[in-house]
Order: sequence, then C-alpha cells, then structure tokens
Amino acid sequence: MMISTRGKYALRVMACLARMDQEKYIPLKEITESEEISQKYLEGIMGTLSKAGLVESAHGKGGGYRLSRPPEDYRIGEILRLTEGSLSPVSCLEGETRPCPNAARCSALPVWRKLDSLINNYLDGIYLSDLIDGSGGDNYVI
Amino acid sequence: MMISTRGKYALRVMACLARMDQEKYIPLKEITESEEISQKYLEGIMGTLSKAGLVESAHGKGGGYRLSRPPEDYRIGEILRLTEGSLSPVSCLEGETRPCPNAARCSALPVWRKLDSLINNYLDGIYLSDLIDGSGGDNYVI
DNA sequence: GAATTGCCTATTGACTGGGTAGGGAAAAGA
DNA sequence: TCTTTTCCCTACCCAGTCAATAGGCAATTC
Repeated sequence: MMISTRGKYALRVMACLARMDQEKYIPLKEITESEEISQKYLEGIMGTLSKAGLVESAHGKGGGYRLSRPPEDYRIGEILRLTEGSLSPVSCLEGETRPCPNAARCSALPVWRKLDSLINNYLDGIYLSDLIDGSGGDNYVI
Repeated sequence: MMISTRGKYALRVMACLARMDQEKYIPLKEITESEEISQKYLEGIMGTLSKAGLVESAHGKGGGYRLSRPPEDYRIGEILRLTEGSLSPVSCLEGETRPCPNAARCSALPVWRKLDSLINNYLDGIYLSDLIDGSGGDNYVI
C-alpha cells in the first residue's frame, strides 16, 4: 500500500474546500464535524498543505482555510506526493540523489522507473475538480 | 512504497534460479552467498514461493530449489502479489470481500480501482525472462 | 481582554518490516 | 545406522511508521 489515510484525508479536505465558497475561510472544526476526521490529526496535514501553498489560512474568528487556486488547477498527484512524501512504488526510487549502489547493474530498475512514471502520470491526469463534479452531487466522501 | 525488500528478494531469487540449470536443485546457501541476502530471512520467502508452487524444493544433499516452469511463464506481477500479499495502492482495495463502508459514495474509489488495474496490468505484462536476458549478461542483480 | 482559530512539539499504542535464533524433519551417502 | 546436508517451522526482537491524542502558544477579531 502506497497511499495511506494521510493522503486520503488530504484529498477529502481539499475536495471539501472545493465544494464550498472559494472566498470564505472555512474553519477546520466545520470540516472535521461533517467528515468525521480527527481534528488534531488533520491539523498536521493542513500544516503541510499550507506551507506548500496549496491552501491559504487565516487565524482568529472568521479564519480557517481556503483553496489558493480553482479546483481544476490541482492535480491529485501533486496533493498526494506532498502529503505522502513520495508515490514511488519502491524505496530505490525515493532518494534518487544518492541511489542504490546496485543501480547500474539492476535489471529491475527500468521496471520500477516505468511503473513510477505510470503511477505519477495517471494521478497527474486527474484534477481535484474531477472528484467533486462528475456523477453524484455533494454527498460524496473520499 | 508498495513493494518492499520481500518482493524484491523474491524476484532476485527467481531471476537467479532462472539463470541456472533448470533441472538441478540449487541450495539456498549458494544463492545467498552470491546475492548477499540473509539466508534465514530468505527461507521464509522461499516457503511462500514453494507452497504456492512457483518453485519446487528437495531436502537433503543435492537438494535445494528450482523453478517449476520456464522463466517466460512467470509474470512478475504474480511473484510480487504472492510475496507482498497485495499490490493495491490503497487499503480500501485490499479486502474487497468486506469493502469500506463509504464505498458507495466515495468519489475517489474509481480512481483507486483504475490505478490498481494499471499497476497490476503493467507488472503482469513483464515476465521473469525479461529480467534476465535483455542487455547485460549474467552479472545483473535486483 | 475574551473568544476563536491556526500552529507547534511531544507522546502514545498498535502495527509492520527486516532480521535472528533454535531446532525439527526429510533425504542422501558412507 | 549414523552423519551430513538441506528445507521447514515457530517464536522472538528491534527499529521505524501510522494514526491519533494532549497541551499549550500565537495571531486575529469582536
């Protein structure tokens, strides 16, 4: 398994924000109540999203989070890579700055590389907006 | 990360066996010496491969393991699914007998399903024989 | 200055991954 | 029959990760 609840929660929050008024800041409390996600846990994930600029935040009353771009400008690959750290199917590809010492003679490496780009390209071809419009109104979860 | 050393070791052993005399039984000791894998750890993996019929085993002197089919008849997806337990990118797809309670209204589920079949189809399109012939003689590792 | 909200740093408990330890059972050869 | 070789089985260990919790600080609004 490659995508944990962390990434799935991130998608849910982003989809949730995408369904709401894009101007207003939405407090986390409001989201966790309807989505049944641990608020404290989600706070950590929001920190990641916020630091990377995927959402904007505001303190105090009337504060909360909102998307910083329109939903059709988020690739879900981007959201998942950020929150999961990596979407690589094998650890060999994770720190490609200092690769596996056997890389030069590894006959499986090309397979992992191809698989990796297959996964990333697929997830980069799907946009946040694809998760919210589509077939089913606004009673959708992730 | 979805494919751990367990699956990679399995591929290495299978590739190693594929490069040797298909009739003779090869003792694990011989493999772990050249591949630098913990013998005790590998024993557990071989048990899985043997029980599933991917390799045949023989006790005693002159014993060891050998492939039970020609290398071009093993899909690497088969080897990896067996040793890793599952290649699902998300836990939602792992026990599909009793699926996630939100499955019916999950807008991401179709995405996971598609991703899952993408991964499995790709790995099922590559055969053990593809890892050993190809470009580089027999000094290849995984 | 009180209330609201985001942020930051532990800490926990369960689980998993990789590996170790020790010994038992089967087969072959002397 | 006895020893050696090999596979097999069960249990254990240690480090790391995942999901969640706890507590409190900082910023903003009213």
